[in-house]
Amino acid sequence: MPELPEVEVVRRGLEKWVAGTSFGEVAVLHPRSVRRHAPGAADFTARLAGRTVAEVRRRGKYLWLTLDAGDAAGADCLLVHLGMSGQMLVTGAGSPPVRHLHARAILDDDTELRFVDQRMFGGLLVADHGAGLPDVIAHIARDPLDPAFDEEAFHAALRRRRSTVKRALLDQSLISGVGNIYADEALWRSRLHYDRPTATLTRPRTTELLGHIRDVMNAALAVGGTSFDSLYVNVNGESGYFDRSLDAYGREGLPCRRCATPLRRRPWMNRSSYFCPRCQRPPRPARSGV
DNA sequence: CAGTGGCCCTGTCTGC
DNA sequence: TGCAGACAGGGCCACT
Repeated sequence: MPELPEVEVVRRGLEKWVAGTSFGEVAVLHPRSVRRHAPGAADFTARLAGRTVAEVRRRGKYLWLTLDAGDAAGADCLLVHLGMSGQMLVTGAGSPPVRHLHARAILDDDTELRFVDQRMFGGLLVADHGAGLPDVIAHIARDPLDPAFDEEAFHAALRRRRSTVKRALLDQSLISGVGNIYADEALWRSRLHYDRPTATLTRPRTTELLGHIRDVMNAALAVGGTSFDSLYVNVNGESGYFDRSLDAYGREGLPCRRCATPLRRRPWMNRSSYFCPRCQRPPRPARSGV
């Protein structure tokens, strides 16, 4: 469940512990973790060995380690997506192996960078990058904490869409970094039902919604992200505390913190939507012929 | 082209 | 006790 705040916590950890170090031996222990690296695992390890990490960047739920120029091969990077349960862990070299350890790299002889992923939705690849963004994620929109996020364009896209608001929030080509948890939290704060048609949102409503998305993400970031179990942790293996502050997600049957009405859970797109039936009224069904 | 739904993956929990 | 099924769900891709 790492969404933007959790990925940002990991990015900061990597920036602190990994930036400036150099890759020694790299090993892929499970080929599925590098499935998006088209040339294969051997090419993946070969392209990292000996390289030095320059910066650690993020867009939405993706993060990447930019690599020094090396030869004249052009700019490239190690691109990471944590999926549902992926972890980037920094340990001492030679630490005992753990379950679901799928890739590891020695850094500067004394440190080990690990990719651990129970559910295997996450993955690693070496990607070329042009204008500040890896080519393979060119379709990922800027995220709401990006100063260059274009609110006007986002609103215009919502108005154009014939879709519903939660679907749109989860569409990473429209706005990135929002997943099921923060979508439900921001919709609850905005008193918006998840099935509200995007075309009905006014400019002030969009502004308000974006404000709530940023607020809830910043609040989560301040306490190290949201963890329900040991699946999401920072690079040192520690959990965040935002789960204690959630107002909607996972609170089926518990009283709404605004109006005390029990919250509901609805199956939605192979996952769940949590909402207050009183504060977040469903949209009126569209009338035909009007 | 925009929008939608299926699928990948494993561990945990619940109900029969 | 054991097994089946639900659930967690981001992103890609095929299909309408």
